[in-house]
Amino acid sequence: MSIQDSPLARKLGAFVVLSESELTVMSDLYRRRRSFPAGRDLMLEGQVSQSAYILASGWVCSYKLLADGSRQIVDFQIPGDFLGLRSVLLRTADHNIEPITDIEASEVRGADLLDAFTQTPRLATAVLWAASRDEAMVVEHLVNVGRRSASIRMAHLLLELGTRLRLVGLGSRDNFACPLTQYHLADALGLSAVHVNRTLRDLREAGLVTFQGGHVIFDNLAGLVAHADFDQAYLDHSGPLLR
Amino acid sequence: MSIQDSPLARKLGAFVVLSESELTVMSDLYRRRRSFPAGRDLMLEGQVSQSAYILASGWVCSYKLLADGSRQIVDFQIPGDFLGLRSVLLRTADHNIEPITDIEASEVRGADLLDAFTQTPRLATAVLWAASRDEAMVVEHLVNVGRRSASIRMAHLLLELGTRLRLVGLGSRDNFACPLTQYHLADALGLSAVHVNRTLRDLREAGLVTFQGGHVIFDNLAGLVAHADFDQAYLDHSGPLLR
DNA sequence: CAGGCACGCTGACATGAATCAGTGCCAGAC
DNA sequence: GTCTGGCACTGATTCATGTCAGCGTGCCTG
Repeated sequence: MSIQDSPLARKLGAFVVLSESELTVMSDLYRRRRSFPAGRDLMLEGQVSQSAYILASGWVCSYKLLADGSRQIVDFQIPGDFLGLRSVLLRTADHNIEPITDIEASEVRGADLLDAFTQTPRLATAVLWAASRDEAMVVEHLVNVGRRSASIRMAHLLLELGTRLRLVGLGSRDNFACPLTQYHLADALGLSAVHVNRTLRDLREAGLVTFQGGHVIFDNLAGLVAHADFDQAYLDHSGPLLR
Repeated sequence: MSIQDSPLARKLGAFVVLSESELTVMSDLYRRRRSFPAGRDLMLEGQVSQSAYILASGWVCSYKLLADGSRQIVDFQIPGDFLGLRSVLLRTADHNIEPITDIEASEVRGADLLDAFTQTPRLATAVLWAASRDEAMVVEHLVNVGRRSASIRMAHLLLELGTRLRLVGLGSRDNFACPLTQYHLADALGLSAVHVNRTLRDLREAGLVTFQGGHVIFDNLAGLVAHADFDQAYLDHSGPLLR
C-alpha cells in the first residue's frame, strides 16, 4: 500500500492538500489493522479511550443507552469514517460503538495523533475539518428527529446513507447494500420498531423506496428527495478546500 | 485586559495549559469586540462565513429552519462559548445564529485562526477540544429529543443550562436568570409551545422546578436530577487536560 | 430434526403530544 | 389613554406514534 493510499491520507486528503512529508508523518500514525466481530462493542461509554480507528470495511453504529434501557443511535459509520475520534480527544468515551457487521479498522493512537500536530499543523486542520463534518451530520440528525415526521425522517436517513456510500464508492445512484435491521432504524430515528415497519411499508407502497432483504432500492429517487426535502450540502467535501 | 483574561485564552485554557508565547499569538487573533441587537441574526445558513465569535455577554441560539417553516434549535450559547466555529471551518454556515438578548462578542477571523495553528499547534489541539465538547452537547441533545418524554427533556435542558451557567460564574446552585421564551424551549425540544406550557406547569406543580418571569428556580434539585437521570459528565472540563 | 432465536410483519388498542381556537396580561408605540 | 403585539396560559379535539400481543419464516445449534 502506498502512502497516499493509507486510510488516514485518503480521509484527510479530502480536506487539505497534504505534502509528501505530511503524508509520511501520517503513515507512521496508524500501526495496526484490526478486526472486530459483529456485535461485540469496541468502545463503551465511560471507558478511558486511548485509540481511535478508521473504518476499512463493514458498518458500525455509535449509540447511547438510557436508564430505561432504550437506546439512541447517534450515527452510523461506513468505510472511511473515523470511529471514536471525539472520545479520544475528550479522553473518555461518551458513547458506545458497536460493529453491525464484522469489520476491519486501522488503529490510530490518540497520543500519536496529538504529537503529530506539532510536526504538521495542517494535519490538525484536516482533523478539525473531519470532526466538523461529523458534527454537521449529528446536527442534521437532530433536526431530523426533532422536527420531522416518521416517514420523512426515514426518507432522510436512507438518502443520507445512500449519498455517503456513493461518495466512498459503495452503492450506486439508486440502490445500496444495507446490513441494518428495522431495530437499528428505530433506535436511530427515535421510533418504535413496529412503527418503522409500518413507515417502510408506506414508503414502499408509495413507490418511493424499498428496504428489504439487506438492500435499499430508490424506486423514485427524485420523489423521495422531494418528499424528504433532502439537501446533501452538509455531506459534501468534493475537493480539497485548503491548498 | 491582560492577555490571560482574553476571552479566547479563558476558553481554551480550560483544555490545555498555554505558554506565554501561545497566549501572545492568541491575543493577536481577535481584533474587535462587537455588539449585536437581540433578534437580528448574525449568521445565516448558506452564507460564506469568514469569522467566528466568542460570546462575551448575552444569550444566543443556533438553529435550522425547515421547509414547512418550523425550526429546530440546535444549541444555546452563553458567555464564553464559540459562535459559528464549525461554519468557519466548513467555510459556509450550515445553520443560523440569532442573539436572544442584546449581545457582545469578540470576533475571530477564520483565516487568522488557521494561520495561528502553524505557529502554535497546541492552539489547534485546544480548538479541537472545544469543538469536541460542543459536539458532545449536540449528541446529548439528540438523545434527549430522540428518546425522552417531554417532561424529562425539559428537566434535562434546564439542568444543562443551569450547570453550564454555573461553570462560567453566572447563576447559582439552585437558580439562574433565563431570557428564553416558551417558544425557544419548544423549538429546542421538538415540542409545540402549547405542550411546553403544560410541561412546565406539571414540573412546577410537582415541586421540581419553576420557570417564570425570566428566572429558573430549582425547587428540588436532587428530585429533578433523579427525574431526568441527569449526569453532567459531558459538560465537565474541570481543569487543563494536557500539560 | 427439534428447539430456540432473531427478524419481519400485523391488528387492536392506548396515549402523548399536536392542533385549533381561544383568553388574559403587560409593555411599548403613537 | 388606547391600540398593538408578544408572551403565557387553557380546554376540546384529533392524530401520530407507542404498546401489547401475536404469527411466520429462516437459520443456527445441539
